[in-house]
Amino acid sequence: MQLATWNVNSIRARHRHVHHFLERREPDFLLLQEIKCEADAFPEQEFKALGYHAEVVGQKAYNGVAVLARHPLEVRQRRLPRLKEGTGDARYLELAAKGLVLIDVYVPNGNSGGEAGFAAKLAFLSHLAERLDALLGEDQPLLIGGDFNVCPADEDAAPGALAPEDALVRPESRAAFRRLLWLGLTDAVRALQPSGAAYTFWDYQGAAFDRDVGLRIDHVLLSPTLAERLKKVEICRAERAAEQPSDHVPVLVSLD
DNA sequence: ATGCCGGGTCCTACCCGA
Repeated sequence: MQLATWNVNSIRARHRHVHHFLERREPDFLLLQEIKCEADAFPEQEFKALGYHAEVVGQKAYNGVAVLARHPLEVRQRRLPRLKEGTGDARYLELAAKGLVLIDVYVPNGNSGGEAGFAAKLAFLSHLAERLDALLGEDQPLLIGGDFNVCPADEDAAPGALAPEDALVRPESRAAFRRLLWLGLTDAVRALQPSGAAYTFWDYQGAAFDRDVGLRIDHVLLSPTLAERLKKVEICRAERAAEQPSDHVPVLVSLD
């Protein structure tokens, strides 16, 4: 079984990239973030023609997540439980499929809106931890993938890519991410590549990709039984070299 | 240290991303 996560930075700008990725890699599931449209503008028919169902949580202009699947999907949650009203952006989709719980997440960046914006990011991560703790308590196979907007360790940000006070590398952000791992989740990339650069994002500016000034912020986390089934992880860097690429690339995991 | 890119929308100057 293959599952991938990809922040596409607008599905309308990137539908052809997604189309080609599905044709080439044929993942069972593809978790998309930053589709940047409302659900009715999502190009569902294009992907249906390739054999993929879609579940979409959209909003106008910003954010938005969607899951494409070759298998039937059952929606469990369209927003993160316990999040305060007014912070209910389209950032969370929880599904059941093939005996798994699948979660697609787009964590707030936390750099805009001053300290209140940063606090909202931490609140989101805290509610996410509570939700994952409850699901892990049910002892179901669980995978969460998405753009977590956290570089977990120093080696996950290229030297000079970010200021020390950036919301992606602040100690509080890293602590919130570690808390997810301490629930019993496995970071799929680090399970198979314990150290070294494994970037998933390169800024559009300053020739960041050419200079390999990247960040590792897109993650796939696995519950214990799924971690035992982990066979392969591929960060699809070639996607960043495409014409009009997203600034993020897919992270593709293979499970027995 | 960002707003040099590149999406978006109140259609065009400005917001947002990481």
